[in-house]
Amino acid sequence: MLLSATEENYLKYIFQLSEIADENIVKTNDLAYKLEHSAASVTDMLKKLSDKKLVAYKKYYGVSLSKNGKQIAVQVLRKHRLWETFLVKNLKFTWDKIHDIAEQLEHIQSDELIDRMDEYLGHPKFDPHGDPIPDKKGNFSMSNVICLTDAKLKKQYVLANVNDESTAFLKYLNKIQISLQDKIKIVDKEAFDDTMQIIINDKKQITISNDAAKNMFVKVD
Amino acid sequence: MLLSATEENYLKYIFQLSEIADENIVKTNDLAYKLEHSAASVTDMLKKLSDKKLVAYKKYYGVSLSKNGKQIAVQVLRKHRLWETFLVKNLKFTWDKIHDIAEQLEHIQSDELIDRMDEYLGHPKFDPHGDPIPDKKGNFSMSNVICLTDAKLKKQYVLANVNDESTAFLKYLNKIQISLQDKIKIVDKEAFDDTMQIIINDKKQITISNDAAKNMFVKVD
DNA sequence: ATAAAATTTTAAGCGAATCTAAAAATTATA
DNA sequence: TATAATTTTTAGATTCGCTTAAAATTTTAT
Repeated sequence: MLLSATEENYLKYIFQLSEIADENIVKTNDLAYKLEHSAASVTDMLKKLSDKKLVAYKKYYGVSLSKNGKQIAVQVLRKHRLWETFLVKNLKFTWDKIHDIAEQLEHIQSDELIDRMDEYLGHPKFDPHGDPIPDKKGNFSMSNVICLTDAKLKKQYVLANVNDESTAFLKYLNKIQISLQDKIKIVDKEAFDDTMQIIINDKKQITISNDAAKNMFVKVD
Repeated sequence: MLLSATEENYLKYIFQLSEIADENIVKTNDLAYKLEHSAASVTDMLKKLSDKKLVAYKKYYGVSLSKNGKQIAVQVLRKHRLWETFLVKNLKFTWDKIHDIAEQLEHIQSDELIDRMDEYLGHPKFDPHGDPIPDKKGNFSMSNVICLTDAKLKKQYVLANVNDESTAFLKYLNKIQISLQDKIKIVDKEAFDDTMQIIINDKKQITISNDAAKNMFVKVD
């Protein structure tokens, strides 16, 4: 079944939101916000995707991916993340500039292209933002990553993953000079607003707002 | 001005047809045939492109590119040919499989992407089919290439360029084992149907139909 | 020179993907 | 639990890129 870029995007975002929400049900309004479309458009499209058996959609309740829909969503993510890897590793883009380009490249239709690209890149397991790249069969390498907001004090972590959807945030990370794989230890957390003091690579200490921490994901070192 | 992939395609094909036709005017029907759309659709789109000052369109007469339109067409060709080069040189695609993929990739919107790709490939001057790749400013490296049908008997040529739009033809070239840069000498031409006997690399002699010769372009060795 | 043939345009319409405004259903609150 | 607030759906409209059929124009042939 050949899908439009629009349909692929819907599936991708349903997948991503259902990951976050933890329960599998995604609400119309959340999708509308993510896609920057009206809720009415979303309802329309969900009906179409439902007709194609790509999602299970129940009026006024929400939507979840079918087996087939999920498979497609994961393959779109695979393409997105492989392309991002290529852009950074081979074309020397900085990570704050690749998202929009990968959003376009992920919809190129050719299985052979993406397989060869995967081969060319040496079957990478994670993309430049630290997100796992699903393999051809759709399997992810998962690692025990938690949000920095949920990390414990005084414990040694490494930065494993960052939210890639805000260019402003990625620029901020560049500015304060934190990169993936850097060591992070929380030394203090302000009760009032959850601002935290963290030490990077056992050297510099900096202050991070809760809003920033929400976009950073770490695993134990 | 941001154009749709469809509009970009129209400009690209108008450019290519005007190259062939030699006079700059492209006819509605020729475009319709090339694009595999109805003549009516073409008329519609030509009006739109005319409104945007990308073409000069005169009813019942034909269409030609404006300065701006030509510039865009050439940049689309640049992208197409750089991507084809990448697909063959880096991803090891054979030349008969790249056209459809490059047709998609040529519409990715990012100047930085294509500049970096050009750099990454080492500023190639010709693509895998022998077509010149325009530089960032739109300049082609032209070479004195003529169609094999117009080549003289007994004179030494090399294959400089082939028509890349028919997969069947490219497969045929693979089968008879002719590649770009191979030496070609016409030893005989049948007056009745223009079938020719040619010698490849001073070794094998083969028979080529006029239809095949129409898709092959040579320059003097 | 005129009739026939071919080309091109116009007109009307369709499906996809969006929108806005308003109605309906659900959920939260007093 | 009744009502207010929120969310979601429905209804109707628009734009884009395409179609077919009919009308207009140009080209070709007799």
